[in-house]
Amino acid sequence: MIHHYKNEDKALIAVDCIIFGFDQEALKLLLIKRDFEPEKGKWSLMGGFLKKNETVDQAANRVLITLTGLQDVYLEQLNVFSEVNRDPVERTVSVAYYALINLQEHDKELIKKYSAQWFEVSQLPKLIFDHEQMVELAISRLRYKTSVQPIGFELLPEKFTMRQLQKLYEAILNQKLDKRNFSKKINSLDLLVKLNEKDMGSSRKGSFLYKFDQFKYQKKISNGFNFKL
Amino acid sequence: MIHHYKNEDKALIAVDCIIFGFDQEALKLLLIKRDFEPEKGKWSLMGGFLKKNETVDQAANRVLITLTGLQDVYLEQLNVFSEVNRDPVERTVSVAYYALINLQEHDKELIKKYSAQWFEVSQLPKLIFDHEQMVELAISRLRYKTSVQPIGFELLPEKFTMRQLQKLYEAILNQKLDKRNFSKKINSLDLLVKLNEKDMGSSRKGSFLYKFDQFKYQKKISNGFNFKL
DNA sequence: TCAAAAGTGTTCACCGTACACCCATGG
DNA sequence: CCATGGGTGTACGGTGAACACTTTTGA
Repeated sequence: MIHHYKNEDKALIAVDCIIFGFDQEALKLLLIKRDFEPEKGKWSLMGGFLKKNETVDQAANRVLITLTGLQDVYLEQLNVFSEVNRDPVERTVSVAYYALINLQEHDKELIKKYSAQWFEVSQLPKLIFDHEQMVELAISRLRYKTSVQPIGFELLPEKFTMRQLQKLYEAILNQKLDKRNFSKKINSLDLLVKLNEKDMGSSRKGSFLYKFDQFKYQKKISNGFNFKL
Repeated sequence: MIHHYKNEDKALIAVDCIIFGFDQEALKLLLIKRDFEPEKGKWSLMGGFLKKNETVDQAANRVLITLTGLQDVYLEQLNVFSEVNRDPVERTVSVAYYALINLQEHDKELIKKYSAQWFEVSQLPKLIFDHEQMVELAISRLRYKTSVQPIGFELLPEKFTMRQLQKLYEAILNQKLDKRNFSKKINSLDLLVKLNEKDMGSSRKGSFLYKFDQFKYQKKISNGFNFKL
């Protein structure tokens, strides 16, 4: 039995997280002000190095918890970025992840600690290294994924109005949708529960709140149902 | 200026290639008989370690050329596999790629050299490590990708009949298609050139050969065209 | 009573799907 | 002349897209 592969090059492995949130109007990203060299003081994705005893999924989760305090967040691997000099200090291969969180729920103290800040995706600052590429890829993947899987709800509070949901999809797809067609479509999927409760914050009349029915969704997919927006 | 990140763990980085081919009837994978420990003699995907001065894309290409002799092959990154003990020898994080090649064109000598062999995807042998997971993922990604991008042609010779194309899609999607609807659909995309030339190999009447028009396709996508099968 | 958002239905064009017969040729 | 695969058209139902008016209620 051999104990190592000889003469092969090793490298540092990092994970970087594109963290999405939604604030009623716009799709946002959580960025940190980098507090170490190189590029100290510049805006960056939250990241970290892979440790000996964890998978990259676990590393991404750890990084996410560190910045937001949130457990069990929707997290999906995007792609590997491995340009030889992408990090000027040392050869580092990075695995990019994107996460969807409820913007209301994260830990404000941690955000301060890391000098993090939310930016609208349409108004991002300049980012270090290849992080802009990662963001671009994350947005296009998010667009695709929300259209074939009901993951948009991860960005909303548990109870939400039809209008909030529509605004969310409009922000993700970056286009206006017709509200009649939208609610018809959503209702036909039969995945929401309409509550006997109204949100009075946005109009005189008030608008009904809905909940996503995770259980119903699971039952449907196990019967061969295909989500398609 | 600092010159390295201290105290971070390094790991070996590998690439593994799922190599697809098509032989008129079935979708196939090219596997090698592993010639070193551990798991020597078992069936495996072709892989290799990332070198200091190359990206993972380049590494995957290098691996592919080594086994097939083919340059400029369709190659797409799938996912990172990073279970801590996936390779019993040493911590190795692997980036899986899938490739589409023309089964007729690869270098038969190299295949022999690496004791490689083509297997129908429906009749694969047991594979080492997590390679079966990689294959499964590759197949589902191939299914998705062929339905939104005309990459199926990468698996066919330059000139092919409508029937070959249909058989290819049937093999990828694992379902029968109606030939009238299929050719109607393909023709409506307006991406093929019908040649004044017939393939006489499969019938008395002979069937017309087609070519994929890469140039037309590029022009169409730059005009906002969306391939959808 | 007015302003502001909520809620709701119909029509039409297009696309996917199902389905069956004639054609050309070599043996 | 016949067996084999090649090639083609039509009818129908369902889905996506366009489009406008009424309702509620707080100020």
